[in-house]
Amino acid sequence: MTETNDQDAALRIASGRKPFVEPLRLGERLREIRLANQWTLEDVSQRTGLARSTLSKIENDQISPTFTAVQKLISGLGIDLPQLLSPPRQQARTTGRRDLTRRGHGELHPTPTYEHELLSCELAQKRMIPFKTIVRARRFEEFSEWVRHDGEEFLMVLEGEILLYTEFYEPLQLETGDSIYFDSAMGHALVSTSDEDAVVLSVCTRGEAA
Amino acid sequence: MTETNDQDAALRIASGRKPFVEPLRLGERLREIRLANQWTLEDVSQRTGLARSTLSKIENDQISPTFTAVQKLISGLGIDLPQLLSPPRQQARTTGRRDLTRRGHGELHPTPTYEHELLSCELAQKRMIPFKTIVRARRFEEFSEWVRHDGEEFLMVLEGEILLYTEFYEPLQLETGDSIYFDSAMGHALVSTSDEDAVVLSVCTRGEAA
DNA sequence: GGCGCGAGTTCACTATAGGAAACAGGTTTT
DNA sequence: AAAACCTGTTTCCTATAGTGAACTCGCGCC
Repeated sequence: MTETNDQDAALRIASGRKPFVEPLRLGERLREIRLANQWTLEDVSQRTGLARSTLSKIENDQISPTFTAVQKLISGLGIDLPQLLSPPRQQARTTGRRDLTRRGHGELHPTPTYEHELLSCELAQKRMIPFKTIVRARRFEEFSEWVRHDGEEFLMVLEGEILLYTEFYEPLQLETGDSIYFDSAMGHALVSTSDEDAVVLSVCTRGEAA
Repeated sequence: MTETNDQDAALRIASGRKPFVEPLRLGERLREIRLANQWTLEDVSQRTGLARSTLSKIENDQISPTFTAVQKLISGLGIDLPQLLSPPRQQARTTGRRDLTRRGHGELHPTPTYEHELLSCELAQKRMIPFKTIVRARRFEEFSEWVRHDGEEFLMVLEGEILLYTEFYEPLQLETGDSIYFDSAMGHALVSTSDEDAVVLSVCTRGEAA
């Protein structure tokens, strides 16, 4: 079948590249996805436009699909490429961590303008940072400068009303239950506009591999 | 064929899965990389083991490379697949996007057990998926199988009370205001235990580049 | 100018991927 | 229990990806 010829290997090694042509059990993975969704080959055929036979061969590693075929797969199955390729390692993680925070039992971090309550701070390695904030600030002038940090932020108003100032937009009035998603590298700041100090829930993404 | 479990479906929809048949200028991208490194076709041929002619045709979109060919490319050039596919390089950062969702104006995705309301679904490329859920389920048996998906999930109870079933732990009672963070690859399922259906806010991480 | 040389492209051929249909178990129908 | 059906595999055949050789163009050189 697909035999990597010796010369290729030699060249690759000589050029100081990793000698591995990672096995990349694509067929295996495809079958996994298919069965997980309880699809038959025919179902997948309908979705992707590839012949039943072709799919069978791909699953059994009898052929190496064309890139266009791979595209049909990912668009037809509604998955993305990393998802199609990554499963083996994802499986290795089998993590089952969890971190409970009872109401009012987060870690408090008061500042002049905000009163933060960090949630789920037991967990060390996580990709999101959730926290509840009581917005003490009442006027934009109370902020010495824009709040900004890498990544993205999601925010929902739990109680009261706020005014969201952002660097590139007009101030936005948010009522209880409203939510917003924004790039947090853009300067931002919150002030309460309700009688009581507003409470908001925020979730920020964590630093990434650029 | 059974539809995928609820949250997966929600995630897929949220991930901007349009019928778009991404043109995916792979050839263009390859040439870009090659020239950036000042490699000739011959150089790349040596590194990858693919014929000069083949590389030429790939760069000019005259053929659609086999998946094995793509593997030779990525291993030979020492790049990874996402890198090869994400030509418009996310380098265009410092963005200032935002996406407001007024209370009750999210995108509804009802299922037998959950009633999802996707928030901030205007934004296409984002790293978190926030949604509000009314938990209709009352008994664990209403779920045909565990809900699970890659990544991590943060969840806060906004109204009512729920019981959180997870694959590796005892069921956990959560009251209004309680929150939890967990690996969502671990099977999980929610049921309401209050008189009224409970409402929870969830934020999931998105698939990442391996 | 002719000549050599190294870049990319094109040609002609072989290897292989993709598709239609036939085949081989199973399961359900009658 | 045969018939009708599904599902996945296998068999051809055609379309196309991959290859080495031939070709083309540009550039420097004496």
